[in-house]
Amino acid sequence: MAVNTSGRTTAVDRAYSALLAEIQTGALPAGAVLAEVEQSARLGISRTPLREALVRLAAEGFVVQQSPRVTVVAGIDEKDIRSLFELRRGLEELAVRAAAERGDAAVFTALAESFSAAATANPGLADPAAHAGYYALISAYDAAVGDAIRNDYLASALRTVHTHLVRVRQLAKDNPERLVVSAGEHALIAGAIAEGDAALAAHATHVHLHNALISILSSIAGSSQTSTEGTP
Amino acid sequence: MAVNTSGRTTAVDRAYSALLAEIQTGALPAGAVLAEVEQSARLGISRTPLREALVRLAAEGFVVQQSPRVTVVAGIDEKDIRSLFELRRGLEELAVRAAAERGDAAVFTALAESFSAAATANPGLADPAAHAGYYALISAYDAAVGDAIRNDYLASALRTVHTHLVRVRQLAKDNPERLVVSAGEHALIAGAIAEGDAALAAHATHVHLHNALISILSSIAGSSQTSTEGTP
DNA sequence: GCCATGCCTTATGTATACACTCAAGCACCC
DNA sequence: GGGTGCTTGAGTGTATACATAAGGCATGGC
Repeated sequence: MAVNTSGRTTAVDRAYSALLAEIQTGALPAGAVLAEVEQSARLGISRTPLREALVRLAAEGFVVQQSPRVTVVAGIDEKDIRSLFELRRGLEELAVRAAAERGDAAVFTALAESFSAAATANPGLADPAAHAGYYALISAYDAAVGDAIRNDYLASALRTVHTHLVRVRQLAKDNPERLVVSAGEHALIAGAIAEGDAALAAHATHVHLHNALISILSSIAGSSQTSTEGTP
Repeated sequence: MAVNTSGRTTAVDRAYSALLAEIQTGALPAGAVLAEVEQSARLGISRTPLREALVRLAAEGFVVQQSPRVTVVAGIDEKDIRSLFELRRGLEELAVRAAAERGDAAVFTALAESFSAAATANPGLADPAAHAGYYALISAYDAAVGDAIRNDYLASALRTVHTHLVRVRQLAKDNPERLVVSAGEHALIAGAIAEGDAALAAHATHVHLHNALISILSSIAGSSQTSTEGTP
């Protein structure tokens, strides 16, 4: 029984990653039935590793038992998104406070500069080709916070939230204007962390998440499943 | 693949529950090696359900991979306890705020009265026989908060924290004076929720958790593994 | 037409056998 | 004595066969 810590990729890991990616992208939509025989054949493995992957996905909330015989992809409606953002806000405010107290100022100074550059570049985030780079920058920010907080329990809880969040982003429509504004918001947060201002970092995070939620919900209300990129 | 939702108890569930209980009580201490062949024989099941139970325990942070071949019970030292309490504080303050806004005042009024009675009874919590009833009251409070918040993601995160907390309590020494004080603290929190005072509920929770952490840490520093009951 | 009961099929739960890999021990060389 | 390489046994990863139970369908009765 090995959660993968070496370079070797097991069938369990491959199945888990494949199913998670399909759930996040919407290829496996909310309510989709995951039957063992069908899924193991589709993924080219036996039922045993498939079952182990499903146990892990269930523990993380991505799949649920509809009945003793039916496992389905967990739902993600507006209420779920609001609930996820409520938890996200609690955890991220806690995390940026901790990062402001314990983090390496130089790392967050550099991140703040990168976010400022992303917010002011021309054409910058108006060009869809720049979005992948921007999401990589957000991932780098999340990783830096995760390192700075020095709290494995909190880091794990954040990872779960962020993994669910990928799915939410897929539901929302691309919105370049929002991306530009969010880059500015991120620059402010990273700057506050760099200066050790925990209160400013937490409040700026609150503002950022509120704006992100509004943007996502209006995008979803405006269209019933146009999924390209999300709006963080 | 079924997380148990019917009355039937599977071998996976039995193994998961048995191992979790042993980890929580310290019967399986931090660092204990969990070898599949040995554990499946000990629990009287085959390796397949044992592996599934271990996947779930790993996802929840109770066991970790020490190497590709060695699964061990996760550690829980002072740093871990501080980290757990930091996350606990973030989540529980979020939860009591939500409960104050969304909960049924009558439920929390009754809980506040029960906590007050526990704090003032004579001999009450000075008598060890009363402790099980008190912990049942705390479980009832936790369940009421979990129902009141109407946020599955947050409820799930709280459940994980509380499951880890059982283990911490086992490490700490019984402290009847602390129990009496904590009953008063709980009465104040439940009362604030009942009155819809989210800020008071959150701050009282912060005070309560700070006192609980101090009590636990001093208990652990005073003795290196006297495990009877904890001190919430 | 609706409801209850029984039977059969299929999906899940589990045991077991086989394949693969890790790590410990031993032998040899410098 | 220390380092390196090889071998072997044991532990994990997976496939498959068997056991069990859930659910759907058909039939009969009211």
